[in-house]
Amino acid sequence: MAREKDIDKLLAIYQATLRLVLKQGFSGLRMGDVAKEASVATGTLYIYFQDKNDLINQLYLWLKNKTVAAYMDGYDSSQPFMSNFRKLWFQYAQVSLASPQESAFLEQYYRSPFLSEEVRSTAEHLLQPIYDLLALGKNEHLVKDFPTELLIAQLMGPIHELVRYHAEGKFCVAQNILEQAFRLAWDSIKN
Amino acid sequence: MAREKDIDKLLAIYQATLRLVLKQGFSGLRMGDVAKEASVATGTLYIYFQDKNDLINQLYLWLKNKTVAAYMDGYDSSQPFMSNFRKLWFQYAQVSLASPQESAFLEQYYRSPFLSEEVRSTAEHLLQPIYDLLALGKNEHLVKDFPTELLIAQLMGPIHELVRYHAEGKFCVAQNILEQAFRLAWDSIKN
Amino acid sequence: MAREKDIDKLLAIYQATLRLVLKQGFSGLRMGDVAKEASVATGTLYIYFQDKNDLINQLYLWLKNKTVAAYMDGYDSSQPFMSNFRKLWFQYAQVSLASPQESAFLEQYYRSPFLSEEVRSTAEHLLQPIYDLLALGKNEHLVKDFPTELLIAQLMGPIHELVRYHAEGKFCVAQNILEQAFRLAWDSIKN
Amino acid sequence: MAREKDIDKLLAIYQATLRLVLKQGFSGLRMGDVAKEASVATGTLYIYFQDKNDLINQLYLWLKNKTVAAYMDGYDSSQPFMSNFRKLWFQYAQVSLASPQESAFLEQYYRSPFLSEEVRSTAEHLLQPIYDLLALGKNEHLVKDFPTELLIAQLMGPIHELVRYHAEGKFCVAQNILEQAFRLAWDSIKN
DNA sequence: GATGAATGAGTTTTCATTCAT
DNA sequence: GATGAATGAAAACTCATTCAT
Repeated sequence: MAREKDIDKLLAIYQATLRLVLKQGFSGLRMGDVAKEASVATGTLYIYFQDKNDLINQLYLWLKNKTVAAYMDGYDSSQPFMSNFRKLWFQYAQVSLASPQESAFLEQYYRSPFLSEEVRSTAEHLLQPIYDLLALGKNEHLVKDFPTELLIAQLMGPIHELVRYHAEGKFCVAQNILEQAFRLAWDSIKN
Repeated sequence: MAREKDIDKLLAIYQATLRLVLKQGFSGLRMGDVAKEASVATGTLYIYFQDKNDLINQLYLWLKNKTVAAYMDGYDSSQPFMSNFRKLWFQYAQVSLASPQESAFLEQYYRSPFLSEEVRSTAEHLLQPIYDLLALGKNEHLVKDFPTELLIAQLMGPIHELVRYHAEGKFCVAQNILEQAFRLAWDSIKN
Repeated sequence: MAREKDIDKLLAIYQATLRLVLKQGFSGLRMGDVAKEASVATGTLYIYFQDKNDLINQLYLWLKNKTVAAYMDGYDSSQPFMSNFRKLWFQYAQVSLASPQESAFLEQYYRSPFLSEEVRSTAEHLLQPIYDLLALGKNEHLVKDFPTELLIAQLMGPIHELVRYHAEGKFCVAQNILEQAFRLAWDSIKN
Repeated sequence: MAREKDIDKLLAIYQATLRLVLKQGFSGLRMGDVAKEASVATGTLYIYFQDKNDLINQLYLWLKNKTVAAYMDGYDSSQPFMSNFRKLWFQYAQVSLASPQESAFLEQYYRSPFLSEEVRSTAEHLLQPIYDLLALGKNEHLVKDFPTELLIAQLMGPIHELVRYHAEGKFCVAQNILEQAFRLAWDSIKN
């Protein structure tokens, strides 16, 4: 459990952990390495976190909140559907592409056995505005009347896939590609 | 002549490993458990595989080949585009949904640092028929003239996403849902 | 226990073992490696030898006998002391220098915990003619009346030391050096 | 500041290792036994040493330095040749005989494949004063004008041989024997 | 006799966590 | 709070020996 101390140290630990997980995966993550990478002593990690599992869970939440805050930035649910849809789609895509590795971390981690149920459901709640927006679109007959989960899968799946390609260097997703991707997304779900 | 290296034993090891990875993830995988699950001695694993890493790499290839063989079953590239598109899309989706955990394994593993570059590129080659099909569709002006990678991301992304939801129990993908999903997919990329 | 079979195979095993011990030491000696080096199956080793220990013991005896036979070649205890002393000293030195690694093996092995007491005393008996010769020299007042063991140490020690230097490439022992060494040896013990 | 790396612990490990090697040889040396004998945890060994091999190398150096320091004790190269020769010869012999097993260890180990080239050459340098002394003796025509290596082999060989006999219980080297041995040594190399 | 895959006890080594300083 | 040496349970891996073929 984090006590009151040094916020910089905490951030250093998060960032060190993230870097190492991206490089070596979860199973390759060693507390000793985290400490070295964050320039603290091993013991220090146990001042800020209960154990390794807690560290990973807290890291997930920290990163998820950061990411969600980024793509929800400036979002106003009272605006019209189409405007909000565009805004949210682009912000989600751009934020994801801007730090593809962090996105990869969030995706990969979601399925890891490290994840506590509590953290998982906390993360799930953050998607609520997207559910709400699609419900509105269906109500206004702008969007196909298909199950919301199906529509969300249809919208997020391609973005996740593109982010992966981008991260792997398999396919560079520039702004014009993003415009095409949005066209595909909208053609897909529009009524 | 002594006993020959036993193909059944090899399969038993693959299946045991897969079962354990699906249950406990990579980081929980212990060679001792694999041996026990496969009913062989620990040492035997090291006759068939160099080390734990090699085991995981070979397992990936084995499963990938099995999966690809399953969804390519009966595929005939000389058939017309639309017929082949439907067939491939549905087979891919159905095979993935039929064993969602194995699909998740393949996806997750693709990004894991365990994977050797060699195995990765071998796996990549298996997607070639899909690339070819989309190229054909673009040539015949049935499909939007967008980069093939973008189209593939648009097609596979939602399937992967749905498989995840299905595996997590978040959203059950029944046959009628699959039909809707196909409609979304086709609306998305059609010209 | 060696059965009646293939003498060539037996020799191949001895030589393979010797090569490996010289390269990697006793503790690095693995039965699998011996088998590979001798181009036989692991199981075959256990047809010719009871176990690893037995292999090493038999190898020692084989090599010791070969070496002793070589430097005792043509020795005739009825000849006069001085002639026999020269002959034996030079043959011992030359045989040792001719295969310094085998000599190193014999020396090194003598102290190893692998050695059975039986093999050790068998080897010890082979030095008897040297003891006898020195006793004769003392009787004839040609040699200092010091304990025989002391004299033997004085005679063999420098040869062993030189063989080591020679084997290590630290000091090349040519024929003229050998003549000087003999002079030192004789000046040392003569009355 | 946490506990500092503990010099006493290091010594305890060296001594424990030495005790075990002397008892059971290299091949019988197990890290678990070393830990137990030194009253530390297994893991602790790996704080002080990279691995088993490193432990043995460091042990060699530690013991070699200790031994050399012992027989060089009080040595003053500015004293006359004969006085220094006697002093060094007796100190070398007495130190070697005082702990014949450790001497045997050093000799045996020098030829073992465990030894890194670096450690070997470090050890070699420690003999320099002996080389210098013999060079002086030759210059003053007190010693035969033979190659220094040959003279050294002639001097050290018998001591090593005697130490072995002594250690094996084959021949007890008391003070009067040592006097005789010195006489042999000097008769051997004197001009 | 010959083979080499299979065995599993026995090693080495790792690494999360603790705790003396 | 911070440190990092120490711990020791747990894991990966080895290798002498067996035995089915």
